[in-house]
Amino acid sequence: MRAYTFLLDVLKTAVNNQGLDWPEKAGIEPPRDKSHGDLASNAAMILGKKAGLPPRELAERVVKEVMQSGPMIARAEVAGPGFVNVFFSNIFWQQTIHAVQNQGQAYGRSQWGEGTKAQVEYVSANPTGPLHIGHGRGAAVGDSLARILRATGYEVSTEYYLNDAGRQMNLLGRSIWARYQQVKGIQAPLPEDGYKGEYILELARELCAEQGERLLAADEDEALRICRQWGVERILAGINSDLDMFRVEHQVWFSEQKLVQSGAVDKTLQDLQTSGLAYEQDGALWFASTRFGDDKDRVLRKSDGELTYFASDIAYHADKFTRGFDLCIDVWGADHHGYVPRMRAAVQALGRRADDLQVVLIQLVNLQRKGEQVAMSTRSGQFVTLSEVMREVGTDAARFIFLTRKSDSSLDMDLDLLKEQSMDNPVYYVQYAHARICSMLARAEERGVRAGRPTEEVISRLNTEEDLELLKMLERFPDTVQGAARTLSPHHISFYLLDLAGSLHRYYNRHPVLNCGDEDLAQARLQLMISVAQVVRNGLNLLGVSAPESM
RNA sequence: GGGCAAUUAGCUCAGUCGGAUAGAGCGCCAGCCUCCGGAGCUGGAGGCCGCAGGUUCGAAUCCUGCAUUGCCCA
Repeated sequence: MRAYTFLLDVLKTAVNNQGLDWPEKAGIEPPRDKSHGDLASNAAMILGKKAGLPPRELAERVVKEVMQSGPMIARAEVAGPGFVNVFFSNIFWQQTIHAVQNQGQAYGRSQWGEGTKAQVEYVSANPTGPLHIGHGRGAAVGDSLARILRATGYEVSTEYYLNDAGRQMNLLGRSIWARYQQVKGIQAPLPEDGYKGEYILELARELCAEQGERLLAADEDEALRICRQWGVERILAGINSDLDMFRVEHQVWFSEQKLVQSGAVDKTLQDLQTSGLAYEQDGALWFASTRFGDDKDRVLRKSDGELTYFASDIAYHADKFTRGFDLCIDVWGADHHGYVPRMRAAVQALGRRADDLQVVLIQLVNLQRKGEQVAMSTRSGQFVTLSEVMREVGTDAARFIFLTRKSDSSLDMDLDLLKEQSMDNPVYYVQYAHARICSMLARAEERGVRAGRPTEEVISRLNTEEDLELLKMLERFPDTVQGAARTLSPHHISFYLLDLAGSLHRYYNRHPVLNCGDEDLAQARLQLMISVAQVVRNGLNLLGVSAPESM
């Protein structure tokens, strides 16, 4: 049983026996200072006034009850202004071995989000160019979030929203058409806002090789149509293969074009007008987003009749909710943050709570080489693609580094450091912990040492300070996963794993396992190692990072 | 001009329902291989948690103002 829930039961009972109710605001937390116990509660301080007792006096009474709760709790004491500090017994922590090994891959999972249908929409890059490094960060975060939410009981669907209807597509077609003509020796200027990247030229060359002179003979509209369609297909194929290499899979690809063609956008606009949330003014159609806390009302259809992105985005989210999702999580680039209030307004206009949409913002990745900034800009064509980075540093290193920061703070990523496989590269530190244990297990096998069942007698040998440190850390894993789910923060898992790996390396240097000179003790420590390896695997799996047995 | 976010050790960053003496990695200094993987470990120095007020038993955390930086919008 987990420490938190166990203690909560004990404390609730103790408080009730004083004729008081457990206060909702009361906390049970691990104190920063280990000498203050494994868990501490401030309940007595909160209840003091109501009970008409000094907090310390009340705490004394609670402590007396806690002390009599059985063998799992070693002792409890009053401290400071009225904290109740609780120390669990070694027996309690040793049970963690059973929990980890009985549950195996499922250790850390919970039913916390059970009954909630969630959708994670991420990457959703326009098919106008290859994925760059920023998309990679969004991909890592979105994919990891989906894994974490599944692990906490949510029913999760992942989705890529394909902006294949807008003027960007036409621009792509025109850019390729211009390059195509240039390849054929015809003076054709690039469109003013056109895509200038090298990849456009390459696409044009390939198209030439495939089509020869044929496009020059066709009329221009037809040529543009072919360029556009062909370009989108080729770029999408590239995006798909990049995501594949990055170990990211979207269950659903949702086409904006099909959404528009189905009439869903028009219907959404009509619905908004019917309910009085959209109105005509100055020849345009406006959404009254100010009614839901946005700064100003927003245009849905311009006076020239063209629909805005916002209009199809509302229809898209209406479609999401129609499909039965209780919670929609959108992973966006942070440069779209100004878009959040109006989207949340739209969600409310659709009759949902604003919180049914959660937007996770992904800040910039600053690529560096040898400490120097690498310039990135899609328009100028100077940018580093995701596939280049993956080839350089590997998928594991890239994913892990993306998940070692809060997603909404910018990230400096030095490719040269990541390649060095040095200690600056934290993924190796964690993977090494796993490989180290696997190597130890292989050695044990060679020596004919078999890891048996972890009986009570065996695990009762785990009593050193470092044993308990590892056991406590293993016990914390399910809470860590749940916390990551609650705050939509995969980086909590990364930091946990770095902590756990640190404790393992420390343990390894201090306590021989196979060479400890005591068969029973060796068996106990082997069980601990097996459990640590299991949790490292489970944690890395939530990040989509591999756990190699040797490196 | 308005809005959103950020500001924590020399550097890069954790710290999300307010808790006790604020943490990690890198870098720097000093150590640890007869031994299961040294891609490791141990110890040390290093802080006005941007500044100033406020809320309370208690603030890096919540509120207000200011400063600086980044982004978005007109």
